[in-house]
Amino acid sequence: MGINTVNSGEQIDRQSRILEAALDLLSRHGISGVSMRAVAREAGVALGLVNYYFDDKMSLVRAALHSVDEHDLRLVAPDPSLAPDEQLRKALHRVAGAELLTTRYLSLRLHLWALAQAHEDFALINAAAFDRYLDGLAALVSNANPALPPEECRDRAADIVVVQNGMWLTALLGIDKAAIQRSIARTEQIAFAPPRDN
Amino acid sequence: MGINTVNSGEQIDRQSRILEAALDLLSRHGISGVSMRAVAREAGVALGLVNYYFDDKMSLVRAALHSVDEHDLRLVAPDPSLAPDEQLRKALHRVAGAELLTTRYLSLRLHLWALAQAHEDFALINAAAFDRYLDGLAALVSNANPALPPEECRDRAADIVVVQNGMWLTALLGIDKAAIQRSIARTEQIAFAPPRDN
DNA sequence: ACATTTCTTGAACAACTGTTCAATATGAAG
DNA sequence: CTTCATATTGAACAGTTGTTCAAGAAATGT
Repeated sequence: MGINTVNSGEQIDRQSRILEAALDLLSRHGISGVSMRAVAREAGVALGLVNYYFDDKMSLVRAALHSVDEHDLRLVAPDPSLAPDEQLRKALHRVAGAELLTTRYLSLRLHLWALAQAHEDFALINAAAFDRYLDGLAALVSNANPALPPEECRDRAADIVVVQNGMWLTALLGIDKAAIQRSIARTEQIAFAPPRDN
Repeated sequence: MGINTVNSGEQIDRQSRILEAALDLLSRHGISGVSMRAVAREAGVALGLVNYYFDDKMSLVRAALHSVDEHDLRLVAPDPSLAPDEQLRKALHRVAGAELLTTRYLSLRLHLWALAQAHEDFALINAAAFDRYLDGLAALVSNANPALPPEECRDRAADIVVVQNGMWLTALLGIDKAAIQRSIARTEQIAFAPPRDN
């Protein structure tokens, strides 16, 4: 039942090698580039081993989806070492950081979204991850503006996510760095605007 | 060489039936659901006919991409019957209209973007269509604010497209109608803001 | 009537797909 | 060394894939 038996040395456990290979192929060639054989080849492993660690192709892709979702969630995780408004500002700027704006990550996200459109199971997982991301962002907004009522925090988080999704997508088509920067400023405006009057 | 010979009656020309079937399958099941046989079945046509009208599977998908791109361009086409600012406003509101916010169209767009990520040829076509859309939108912005310098029109168009892309994507995950409406208002703010001071 | 071009069909082919499984290797426990 | 669970291999199976092609149907021109 143990995951790995600490394969003393450079050879990392093959299971994560396989998952990594699947992520790579998915981001580069889309789902039709992810065949069990291609994954095995990319991971330097025999075909049978892929089906040993992942029952299905479905399970393999599901694992890929989970790994990206967890990565996303970390973007809005609270960071106790910073002041609340700095936490929020940092989270908003991070989406245009070097690690996030790689084609690999953006492309991966896109393909997973497309997959979610085609398969109900993936759609559910994706929607749940989306909600948790929204919650995390709303919490950051709330901490930074303690006076704001909770429902307005959630509205602002939703508005920010719309712009962020647009940035991710637009960055893939051809990075207009200036437009990205202006959009980040826009998310900051939304986050730190004075309470709305109604 | 003629495209169709006016097949007097209800039976529309099979070529567009095939293209329509491909679009349907693509939006519902993604690219892996678009097999030549599935397209033939969906179009009520023999397998060979698909390869008769479209040399390749590549050609078929390329045709699908073109048809969606043309549909997109029509969104920012000038409408001489309206005042310039009304043209712009209408174009901005149209992206949340009933015809655009159908899962069929959104899903189609998403799958085509994903395809563009995987195949260089599609990426080029997509990027060109994106640029033309940007030009169209910038022209509408310019007509509505004649005092604005051209480069600021293009910047605003780029900013608007970021938000629009975000709306399209977010609508697919679970339509938060209120967030969509607020985002439309945001694109209007961007479009009609006073000239920036610099 | 015939000849000719344009459509339309489905069988055939080779290549690839996901999955299963008996065989073997590996390494730890006794 | 033997025992045993775990890890790893590649061949084999039944389906599906894109593409080709000879055959025929339908329409057109003469």
